[in-house]
Amino acid sequence: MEYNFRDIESRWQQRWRDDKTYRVRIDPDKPKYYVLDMFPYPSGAGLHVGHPLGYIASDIYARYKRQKGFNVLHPMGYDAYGLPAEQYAIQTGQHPAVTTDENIRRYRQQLDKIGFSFDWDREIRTSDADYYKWTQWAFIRMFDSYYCNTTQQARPIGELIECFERQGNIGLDIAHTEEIEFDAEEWKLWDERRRSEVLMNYRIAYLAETAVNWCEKLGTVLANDEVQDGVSIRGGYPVVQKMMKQWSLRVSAYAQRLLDGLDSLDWSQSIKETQRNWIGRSEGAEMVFYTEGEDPVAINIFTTRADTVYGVTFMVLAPESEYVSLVTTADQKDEVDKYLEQTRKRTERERIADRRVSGVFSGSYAVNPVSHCRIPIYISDYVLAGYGTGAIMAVPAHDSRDYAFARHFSLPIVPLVEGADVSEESFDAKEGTVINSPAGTPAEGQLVLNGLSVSEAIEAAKKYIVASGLGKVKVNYRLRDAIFSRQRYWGEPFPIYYKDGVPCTVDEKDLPVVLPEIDKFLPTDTGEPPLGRAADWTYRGYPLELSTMPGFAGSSAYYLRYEDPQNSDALVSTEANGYWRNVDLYLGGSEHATGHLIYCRFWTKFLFDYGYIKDDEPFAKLINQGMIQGRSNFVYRIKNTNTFVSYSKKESYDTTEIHVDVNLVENDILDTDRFRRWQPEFADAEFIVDADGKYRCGWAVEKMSKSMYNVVNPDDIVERYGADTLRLYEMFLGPVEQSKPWDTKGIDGVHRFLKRLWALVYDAQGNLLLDDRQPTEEELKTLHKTIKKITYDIENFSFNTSVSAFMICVNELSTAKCSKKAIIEPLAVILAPFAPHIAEEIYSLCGNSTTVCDAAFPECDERHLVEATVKYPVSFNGKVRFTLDLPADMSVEEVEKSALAHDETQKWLQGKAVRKVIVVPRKIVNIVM
RNA sequence: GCCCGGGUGGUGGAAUGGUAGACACGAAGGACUUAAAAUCCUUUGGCUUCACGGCUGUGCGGGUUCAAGUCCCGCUCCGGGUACCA
Repeated sequence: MEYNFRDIESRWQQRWRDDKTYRVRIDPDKPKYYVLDMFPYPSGAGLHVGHPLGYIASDIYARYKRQKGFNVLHPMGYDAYGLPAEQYAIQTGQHPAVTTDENIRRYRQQLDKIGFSFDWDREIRTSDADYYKWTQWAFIRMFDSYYCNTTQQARPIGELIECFERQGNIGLDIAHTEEIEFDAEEWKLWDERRRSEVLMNYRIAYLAETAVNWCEKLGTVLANDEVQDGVSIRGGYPVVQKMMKQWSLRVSAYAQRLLDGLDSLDWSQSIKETQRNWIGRSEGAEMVFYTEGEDPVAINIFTTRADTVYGVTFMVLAPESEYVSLVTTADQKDEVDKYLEQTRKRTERERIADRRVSGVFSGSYAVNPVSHCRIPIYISDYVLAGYGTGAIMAVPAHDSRDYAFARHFSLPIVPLVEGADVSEESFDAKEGTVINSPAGTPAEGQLVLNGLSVSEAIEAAKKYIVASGLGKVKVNYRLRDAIFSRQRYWGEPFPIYYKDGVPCTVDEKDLPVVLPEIDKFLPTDTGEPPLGRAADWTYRGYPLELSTMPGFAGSSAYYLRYEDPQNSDALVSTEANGYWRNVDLYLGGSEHATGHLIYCRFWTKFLFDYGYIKDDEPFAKLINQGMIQGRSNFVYRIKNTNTFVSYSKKESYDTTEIHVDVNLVENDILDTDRFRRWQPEFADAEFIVDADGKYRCGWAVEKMSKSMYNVVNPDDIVERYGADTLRLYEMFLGPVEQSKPWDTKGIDGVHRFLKRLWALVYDAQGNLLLDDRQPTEEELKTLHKTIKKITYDIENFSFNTSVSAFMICVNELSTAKCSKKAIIEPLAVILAPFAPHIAEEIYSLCGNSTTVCDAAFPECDERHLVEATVKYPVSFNGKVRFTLDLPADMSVEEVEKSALAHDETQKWLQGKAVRKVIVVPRKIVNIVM
């Protein structure tokens, strides 16, 4: 009987739905296991064949764990808020909720066809009010918190207020935005507005002035990639760098914990490294330089190279630095203003793209506090306001950026490392022996560094700076606070209202603050965000916040909500979280390394600090599935004609390479009739073909995208080959973590495998072949070596090699014509995670009435794998010359004796003496001559 | 620039330091068939030989080892991430 995958798959999918096979409940008698996929943003294009790759891998693991006796939580949902639906709404007036709903329906249809073991009763959508209520709730908790650096945790803001009433902020070590100092008396004198402002300096969710790309004409903030050459890409309106009040999350407070936490995570080395770089911890010193003159300005700088203080030949301030106005002299003011105006117009992106040296002299000089040299102060945009103190001491000999600047402005360059040649470029490496620090003795209070290694010198210099009161040792992080406001409609509203301009939180009992309906999805005429159009956007008579939250808001705690999705009293109950805990296995793309995966860890640590959840890391193990690339096909049109020449002959003509839809091509051979029908311009195309009459296309691996005509849709594959074939083939392509091109042509191999398996169950006439006969030792060996391999492979996420192992197994059973239930049934059980439909069918044909999902995954019985003999390769000086069958339990000495006694040995020795014989038991013999 | 990955047949890819190319695709030849599809069998890294066989071969150059695709050093090319972070 033919392998009718359509019938088998639709029948079992129905059965799973009817029986709620994939529903999970808390079961204290079973160990839990939580497998999660990064939930998708439901785009209008639907799923292409690359999307399910990770879902299939995680599904295999989830099903395997279930068969191993775990209670497996394996949910799915949608990251439903997002820009594309809103852009579409602006263009068409179609409400984003409608678009999103449609897209979700399509996603679900596509997912359902692939046979995943998701518990859909737990589905969540970030745009559901029942869900985003808890996003808003978390925001309120963050607003009501500060971060205590001493205990390294979030604490209620109320404690801080009490503290301020007692002692002000003196002596407190709290994460903050600005350095300010006040005592209890001052605090008590301030009015509510001022106190609110001061508290904002400490809240974990806070409102602050932040630099953004502002487009006046469009009335909105733009992302860096929406701006080019100082104008908006859409419309070409001018964009300026502007300080704007934005909500932010104090992620930076958690920098050290986010860094330390990485050590305990089973994530790939590369993604941990990316996060470490992103967090960017650097240890250095902050030091004060004073300007010359009667009223000296104290300029605080940050450096990781305190050892180079004798090589400082100038200073540089960021254009946005508050020191700028303090040090600019009257005669330089015009120059400086011109420069500031120039840089203000440039976006950060442009500053990065355009590395031309630019800058301006402030007119002032400072004094190096260690060497007491007089050095000029410049202003340049190569120094960033947002990092360190926004001011640097420049050491051109040992910093390439300072070097370029010094060269441009002809400033002196003083090398401090022995042998460093700085005539062409700076010597940035932290190695070598220090020279050129002045003579003197430490006893005279002099910093002496000569003769030390650079790393010793850094330590010595830091010690000196602290001891002599010139500055302090400081750790800086590159990680910045996350800007949390968007002037957009399709996102979570903030649970914030403004009472006489003072931001206050909505009462928790009044959550959720539901996204209001508006007439147009555009900013208001007065330039306010779209929510400004809502009819009654107030709370207790006060105006509500008009921004909405960004994309990462809804994805930062979603994994917790799956544990208890219907709970209306809490994000997740203590009971549910106590059982399900954090995610054991998380699958998703590595592109989220510095976004979602940082924010989610931050959010988790925050909730953990308050004891809402039991783990301070969200994802214990992370696997990044590779990207599935497209494999594009090309045809070659002879220029100025409508004649196309086959790939092999294209060199003889002057041709243009044109993308052709891969669905018109099979094994690189073009279906010329369908090609003519594909687009009107090709209707009368002529072809110069190969000798066999076929038109062969060229090909290339590119990103899978519509414009390259290389998108392959999973529905089409399922329709043609079935879901089990799709699942197996996606795994068979290669290692999950690796990126690889999709080429449908290889799919026949795995489809044939399933047909061969099916042929063991039914013969061509439709007779059931399964029987109850005793299996032979050979058959048992085939089965058990497969069990062993599959178990090992699943646990190591090596699914491509599992598929090969299944093929080998079925090939062997086919040769043996084995249709014995004693073999086929356990084979169906271990195949179930990969190809659940056919596995269910075969398992049921073996006489079972329960689902194969609950069939225990069989253990390998090593007794069946014992070999009586071993085929020893015998090599001479490492080159294998012949093989020798010997008893497996033969001693090393006897193996050696047998090898030396063999006829062939004499031939290969060619009269040379045997110097040594290496015998690796059960592996190899190597004779050294 | 820096940080990660990675270079193995025509293609996707296998290989705890122990017979490189498993398993597939494709290709070539054959069987079955009126024919096609489907299925099955054989061959398939390169060079060489009538053949047995031999030589060579995992990006390049060195090294360690009885033995290297695998470990070490230096280079090179490709892919990804990140970037005036002082």
